[in-house]
Amino acid sequence: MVDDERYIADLVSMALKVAGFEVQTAATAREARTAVRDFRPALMVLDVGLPDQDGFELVQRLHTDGSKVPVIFLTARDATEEKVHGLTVGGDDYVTKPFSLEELVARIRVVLRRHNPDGAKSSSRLQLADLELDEDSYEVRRGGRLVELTRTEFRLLHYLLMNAGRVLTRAQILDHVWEYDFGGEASVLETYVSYLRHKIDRDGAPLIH
Amino acid sequence: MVDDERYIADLVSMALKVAGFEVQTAATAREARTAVRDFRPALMVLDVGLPDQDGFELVQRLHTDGSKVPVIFLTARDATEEKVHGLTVGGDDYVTKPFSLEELVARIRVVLRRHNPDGAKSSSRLQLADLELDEDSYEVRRGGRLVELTRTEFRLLHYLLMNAGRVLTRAQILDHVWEYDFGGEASVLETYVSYLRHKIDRDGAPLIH
DNA sequence: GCGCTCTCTCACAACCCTCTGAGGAAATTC
DNA sequence: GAATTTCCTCAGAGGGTTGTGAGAGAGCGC
Repeated sequence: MVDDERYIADLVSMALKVAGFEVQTAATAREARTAVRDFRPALMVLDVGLPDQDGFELVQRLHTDGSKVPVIFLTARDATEEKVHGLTVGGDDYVTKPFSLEELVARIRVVLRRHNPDGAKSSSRLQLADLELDEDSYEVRRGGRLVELTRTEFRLLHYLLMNAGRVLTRAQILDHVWEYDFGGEASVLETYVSYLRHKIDRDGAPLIH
Repeated sequence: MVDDERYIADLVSMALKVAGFEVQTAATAREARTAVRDFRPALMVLDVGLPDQDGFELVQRLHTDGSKVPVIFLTARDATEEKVHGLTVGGDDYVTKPFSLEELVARIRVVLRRHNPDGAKSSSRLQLADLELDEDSYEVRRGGRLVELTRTEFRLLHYLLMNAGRVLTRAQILDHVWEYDFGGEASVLETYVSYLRHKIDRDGAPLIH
């Protein structure tokens, strides 16, 4: 996890550790290069705006070094839109700041699946009782019936399903599902839980408690 | 995949891997020759402008070596237009830079089909509901009725069909369907989706979501 | 050289999504 | 049992995204 902003690096690092990954952080391109050499990561999350070197240059440098580590770039909104163009083909991907951790982790999983052919069989579906969620098609079904969800609703349900049977604090949910710099009213959460209940628990035993 | 431009080599290599091929890259004619000998590829994608040797010479050399690997040449626009012309006779093909990955992969499939008679049975048709797309004749039918598509429309529809049932980001589609150095407005995408909807989803249940 | 087709740009309208804030219900505390 | 806090739902404003059409320019065939 490479970012010169301490806050971001720690945030992502923690989230990834909780998600079961082993993480090493670096604040500069220089550090990143030695870390790639010594730590041999399966994937690198890389802020393009590093103090000492452009993120893209770093990747090129790593390539010429012979390293083939896949990368997920962190970019500012708007900016570098065209520079980023082409990345999704290279097996890499990018996420614009500010992102939600839920989204970042999801992207990481996709890229890792793509790079580990043997792990390709690992299902992209989550299931609980008669509720199914497909991470590829973004389709959600309750008892076979298709349920239309908005983006935020989907992220929220996904996070809840990943933590099925576990009690989560309001802060945990906000921190993972909403963008990390979300400054609005925390009551959005209740609103969206309400939306989900309407759509998911309308017919059938309530799954959201 | 032979190209001295690292970026191009990686780009194509990744796209092909995602498409299910096994890929080896080389940056020079010299490397290419040893790779052909050791790796025994079913097809070679070859940039004609290599640093150490002309691409055509390399192919001749390989032929005299006894190798019969089919080739897809990458050439710059305009340049060597007539030199390349005779190539398609030999069962080979060529693609001008900048190309779209969608197109390159399509050409590769055609050449491979032509060279693997037994694999000829491998269908060149994509189908979804009552929508059919033929990769050989470039014909598209909806409910049996022939639909006239332009080149870009066809590439877009082809990419969507290859990923049927999967949600794609705008960036993914742009990266695959448009030329890799496309720097224009990303809104072309919406325009072309609109065109496709007119032609494909006009009569019949909407397939493009 | 002319006309045609195709690709891309641009602008605008419509819509959907997100968030806010209020109000009522339920639960908890005193 | 009353007061207070917490929880839940709803309606609506605002902003952003999406979808469509018109038109300019490039390329191609005749």
